[in-house]
Amino acid sequence: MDEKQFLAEYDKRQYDSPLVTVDAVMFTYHEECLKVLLVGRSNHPDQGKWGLPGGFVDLERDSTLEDTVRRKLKEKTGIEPPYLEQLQSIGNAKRDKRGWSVTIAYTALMAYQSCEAHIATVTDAQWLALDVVSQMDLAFDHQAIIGLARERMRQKALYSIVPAYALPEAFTLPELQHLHEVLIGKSLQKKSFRRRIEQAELLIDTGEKRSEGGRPAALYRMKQASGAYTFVRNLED
Amino acid sequence: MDEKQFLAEYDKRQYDSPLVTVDAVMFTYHEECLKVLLVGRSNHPDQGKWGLPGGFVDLERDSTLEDTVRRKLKEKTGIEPPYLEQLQSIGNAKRDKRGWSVTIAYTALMAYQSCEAHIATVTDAQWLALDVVSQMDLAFDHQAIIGLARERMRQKALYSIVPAYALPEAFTLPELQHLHEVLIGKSLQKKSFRRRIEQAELLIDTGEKRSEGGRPAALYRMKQASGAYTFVRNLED
DNA sequence: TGCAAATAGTGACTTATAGACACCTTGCTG
DNA sequence: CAGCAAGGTGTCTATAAGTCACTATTTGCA
Repeated sequence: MDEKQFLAEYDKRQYDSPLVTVDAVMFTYHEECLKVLLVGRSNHPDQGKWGLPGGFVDLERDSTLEDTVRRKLKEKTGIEPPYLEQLQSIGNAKRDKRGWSVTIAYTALMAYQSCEAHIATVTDAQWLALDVVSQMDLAFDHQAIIGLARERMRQKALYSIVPAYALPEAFTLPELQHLHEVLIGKSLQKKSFRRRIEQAELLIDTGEKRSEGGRPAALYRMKQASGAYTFVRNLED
Repeated sequence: MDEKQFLAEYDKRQYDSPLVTVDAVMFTYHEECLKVLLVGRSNHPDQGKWGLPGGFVDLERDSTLEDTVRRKLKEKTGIEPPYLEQLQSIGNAKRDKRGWSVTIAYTALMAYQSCEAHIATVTDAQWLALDVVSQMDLAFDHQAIIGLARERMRQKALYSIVPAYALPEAFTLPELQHLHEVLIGKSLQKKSFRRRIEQAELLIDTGEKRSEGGRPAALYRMKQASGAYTFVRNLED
């Protein structure tokens, strides 16, 4: 055993470390409402309850926290979500019966359609409407984490077009606006909304249309640029 | 050993957990420049280098992550900072020689004056100007974490008056404006700045003045309200 | 076939907010 | 008491957001 290894072992043993998990609040938009991906817990703490997808870091397979989240989400949905953002970490002595525990929570978005087939094959995961979820008794503090994520998305809806990641690749502006309205909790002015979208220059008109009982709406998709923010007020989110 | 304890032990052993630390980027404003609190590392990984104040969660004494940060900061500065906010968690296999490690990083602000006396007694901690720090070789990924914190504060300076927590309890608007200018990296319009402050209604005129070679400036202090945000655009930060 | 209903998208006025900058105010100093 | 230096304000302009009526394009049905 060389010195490096020795130190690694030595240092590790000095401290009793909290448990470390990641959890993801994965939102989507389907049938005019926001849905969250929940999984049924099959193991001890809070067994039988529904909770957020997530779990322990696999020290061998994962090289970053994001790897862990992506891996866990892929297990449930079959794909990696197009939008993933760290939300907040919650760590205290009480949140897990097993003792001191830290979770690094993420918010993710994806289109309902992109995992519809896969999720049907997974018995322990499903999309649930947010207003149903808020009445449920979830595992750990997952209800509170969903609340945080929801509030974060509300902010995004006000100033960015990040929520578009919860829609299929091609979508219409009325669709996007409605999603924003659901997130914000009030109706928006059509004109203002469109102006914002236009100024952001983050969407491209695909040229195609989709009809819905009236004049057909133009289909847009996101530019594959790095940041998806409406207000580039002075850079960054 | 009852069942609960047994399960606790059982579950804990199933997983090899990453190391968990907290780190704080504590800013202050002194002599017209931003400073960060750094500590000299006396232990193995990166021994001898400067790094952020922080350390391991003490499972006995701390009941939340914030407790850990507050405790660590109090050790170095003698007081708990008036502003503390979670910044971001960083976790990967490479950042610490000892192996997989997660740090929950915080941003904190306090007045230079409130710990001047105490910090003089602590040999391993000191305030360093940010532009000096950016040239240094810091422990772990602390340089990057400071960069994140700095960017976050820049955002705060644009839309809030949170940076005021880096000033003494009573301060003048020109002082606050200059701090914001340093954070943002460009000069601000006096009138616009004051308008924003006024609209926010988060400061109170103490009635006192402070002279500085010209007309004396009014001294303000923060209202002890909950949120310290300028733009209550639609609630929340 | 053509008219009404329904949904998409625009024009143009109003209102709110931020930027610019000249000007006034208040203290200090010689 | 003049004039400098720094604080603080009045007001015009520019830009972005809100409002709402109007136009546009489809479907469905008399």
